[in-house]
Amino acid sequence: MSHILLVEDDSDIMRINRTFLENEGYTVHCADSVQTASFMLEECVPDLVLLDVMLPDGDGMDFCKILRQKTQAPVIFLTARDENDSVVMGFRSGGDDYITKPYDLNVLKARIEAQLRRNAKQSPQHPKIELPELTVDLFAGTATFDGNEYSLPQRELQILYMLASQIGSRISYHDIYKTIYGCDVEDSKNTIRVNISRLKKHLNMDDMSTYEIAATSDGEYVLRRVIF
Amino acid sequence: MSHILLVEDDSDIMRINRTFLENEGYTVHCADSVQTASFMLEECVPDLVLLDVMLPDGDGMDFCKILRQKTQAPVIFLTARDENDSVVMGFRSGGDDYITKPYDLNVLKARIEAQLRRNAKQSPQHPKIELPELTVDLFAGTATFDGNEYSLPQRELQILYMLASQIGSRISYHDIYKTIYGCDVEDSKNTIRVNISRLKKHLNMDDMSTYEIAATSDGEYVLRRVIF
DNA sequence: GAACAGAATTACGAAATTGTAATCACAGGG
DNA sequence: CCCTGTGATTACAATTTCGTAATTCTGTTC
Repeated sequence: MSHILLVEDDSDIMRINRTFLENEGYTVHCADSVQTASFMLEECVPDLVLLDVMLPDGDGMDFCKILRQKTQAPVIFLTARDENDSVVMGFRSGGDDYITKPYDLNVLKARIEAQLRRNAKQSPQHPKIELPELTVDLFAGTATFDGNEYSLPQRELQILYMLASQIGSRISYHDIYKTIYGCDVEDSKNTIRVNISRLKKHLNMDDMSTYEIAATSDGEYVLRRVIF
Repeated sequence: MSHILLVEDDSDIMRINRTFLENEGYTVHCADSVQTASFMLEECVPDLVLLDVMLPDGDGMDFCKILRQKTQAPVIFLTARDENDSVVMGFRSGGDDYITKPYDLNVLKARIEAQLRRNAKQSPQHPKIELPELTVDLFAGTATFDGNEYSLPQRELQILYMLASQIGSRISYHDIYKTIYGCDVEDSKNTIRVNISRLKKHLNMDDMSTYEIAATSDGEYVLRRVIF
């Protein structure tokens, strides 16, 4: 499932790691120098990088900085040194974990899994407005209203989003138009009015709904919670 | 410009405040009891509420709780009492500020302005992804890419948003399809492929762009920063 | 009640969107 | 050099979107 980029110049260690990780079900890409690793980045897209600190043509930490320009994939440093400043520098250059040789393969496995899990967790949660009986999801282009979900066209969604994000306060035609279209124009009233009308219909808004869109006398709209 | 709801049973104080505030350019709605204030809420939509704590038919704090169900408009309590627990209770019931009588009208003005300013500040800032040379704005339905702004249709925007929010990691056809359509289906590949193709064209993506959308051999896509 | 004004809704048609299917491009293997 | 499979692009058509304009609705004034 996951792709691991292994950067290691000791061929024995590389072979052992590679075999072990492939048996665990990972796809392993190997590189024995900074240069080949950089090259491989163009080809494979790793989910995680195992990176030896000492490499024949440069420092693993430098490579780590290059890597960070391309991906957020977690980096685990592998090293013989166990000095503190090396650890600190590793983390500072963007590393996520640090394992000192010699290490137990099951420890390696556990740390890899931990990093991958962590990365999977901060998965996509779209921005949403959530009010009681009313939610607006800009990513999905949907709104739930009084228990039902509706897929709304862009203009209506934008208006609902504006109203919902400032529930209870008045928003003028001009503000709405300006926010949506970037500029203002003579006949903004009609356009907004029509779209709000469409919005109400789409949401099946009526006297029984928990919210209403009220118009004030001087060209402003308000989304209000109706309380019986 | 702004509408202020003034709830005060002392007719002298009400008149003085009303006149002063109207001279300052506010639209003032008055109520002398909890009941009329509740009723006025249905009619006017205040941007700010000035609320006497002691009212003939109830406690201003109770009204404050009702109010909060309808609007986030700031509430400033007006009171003769200056005991601490009254202040605490006022804030607890949702009040934003507290002025003890007698007060200077210019102090009142300053506090009103402060509250309105505060409310205006937390104004709508849409969720965006911002990377160097690439931004995605779900609200506006637009993306900027290498300096140009493009208005994208929903499907393409959704895909770009997913890719951009996980730049550098592989996302499968299935994941994209499932996230966008909610369910998975047999022929998800083609649909996603076509939309990604359209997306590239819309963004004028070519070899010279700072990002590329690369496809892996096993049905996955990656958004990558191209480094020369 | 007539007349009117402004708001709300509906009608309409041009343009955009988008899933499906057809076509093109291209690499690997015979 | 021809197949063949796969990915990328293009073609197409049904549907949706959406601004404008027409119409209806509603409340107010005379």
